[in-house]
Amino acid sequence: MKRNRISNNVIRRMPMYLRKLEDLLYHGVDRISSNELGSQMGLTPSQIRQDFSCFGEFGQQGYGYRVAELRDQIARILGMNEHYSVVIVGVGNLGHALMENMKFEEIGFKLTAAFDTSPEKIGTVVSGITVMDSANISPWLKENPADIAVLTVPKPVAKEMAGTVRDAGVRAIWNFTNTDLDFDKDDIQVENIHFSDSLLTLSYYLSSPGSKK
Amino acid sequence: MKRNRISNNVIRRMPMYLRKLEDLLYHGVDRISSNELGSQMGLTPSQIRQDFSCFGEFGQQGYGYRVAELRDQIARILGMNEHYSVVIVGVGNLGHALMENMKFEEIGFKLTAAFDTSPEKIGTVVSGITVMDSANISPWLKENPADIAVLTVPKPVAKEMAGTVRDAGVRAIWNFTNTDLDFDKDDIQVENIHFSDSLLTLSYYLSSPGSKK
DNA sequence: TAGATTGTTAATCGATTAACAATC
DNA sequence: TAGATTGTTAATCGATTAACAATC
Repeated sequence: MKRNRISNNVIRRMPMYLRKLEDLLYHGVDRISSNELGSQMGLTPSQIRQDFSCFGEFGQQGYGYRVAELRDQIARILGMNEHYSVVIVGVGNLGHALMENMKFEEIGFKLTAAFDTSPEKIGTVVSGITVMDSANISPWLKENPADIAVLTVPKPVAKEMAGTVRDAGVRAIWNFTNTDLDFDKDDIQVENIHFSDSLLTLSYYLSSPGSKK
Repeated sequence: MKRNRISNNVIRRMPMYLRKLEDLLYHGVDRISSNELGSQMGLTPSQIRQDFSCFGEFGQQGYGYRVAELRDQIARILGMNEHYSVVIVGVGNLGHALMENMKFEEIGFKLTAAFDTSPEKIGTVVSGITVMDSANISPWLKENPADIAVLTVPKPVAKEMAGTVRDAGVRAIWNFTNTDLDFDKDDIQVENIHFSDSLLTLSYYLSSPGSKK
């Protein structure tokens, strides 16, 4: 096992492997070779073996990988056994949709609270969680430490809210605000979902014929 | 100007530049050097100049880049002047949220229709669009060709729906279904928003101290 | 055992960074 | 003009692919 720094590219492939392995498991496949996995995922077998070998030795020479075991290893690597607690900050359309659709439990997270500023939202129950007043977010987080804040507030208040949750001890922000939060990485981890970046990338490939990904 | 194939890495930085330039414009900045832009975005000036030079010569030696002009060039490169038409397929929580929050017009797209299978949704008006029955999607698309389909249907019907819109001539799918649609790139462009991949990536960095991005 | 397939080292390829001549 | 900063070529660095000995 190499104990070098693992590149972001490798990390971002891990959830893809996980998804694929769960799919295989669902279809009753219990062993697979890097060759077969590669051809199903559009990756080279070399890359797959390199990727896994960053974290350990999960296969068996002459046999391949046991799907269930590999799945469990990857789940562990991704921190799914930590059961991180998640709070939603901003229960607008998107925050609401995430609360109802995103099966946090299924991928190993605990949704513990939701906050909004709007009087119409405060006190309502969404997906079993009673929405609290954003004004109380700091004291609440001090009492109930959370690992991850899902930031689904309007853009103008994004940076301010991000600062608030960081100061209250939140360790990571899942950022949907279409703004770059430039925090120090030592301070807090930020993962962005920039919808418009994604749509514009699609638009580029659409407008540049012959430039398929 | 180099006319090589432009790498995906470069393409994905373009929307980031766009966002930054609009921010600068908003703050009244009208010229900027690659040096300053780099330090504000956390990129090297070299990379920025390399990136832009893939598409043309947008700067001025000894002066830098005119923000407004550069913004317009990037917008054009990304296809924002094409005014691609977008249809929503699946008006659940997420589709609904996208219809209401995503300012398609602002980034150069036209939202033209929305489809759902649920009788409670069909006929309702969301963001000025009357939701139609998914059963009629093929004939409708034949009459009203669309460039992009936003796929926000439940996972079990994702592949089927994707096939339907492709067969009806849609050229690109913005895929929110948490499933990989494995179409030939010549056939149709697919851009994925995999929420759980993103959250699990965040989770990885959280659980591996010292592994900041 | 023989065949298959891993884990890992070496080779290649591509992307980022550095350097600098061109020029505004 | 002198200083600044681009666009581009060359150098470096990192990621992917290929090859192969180890071994199940």
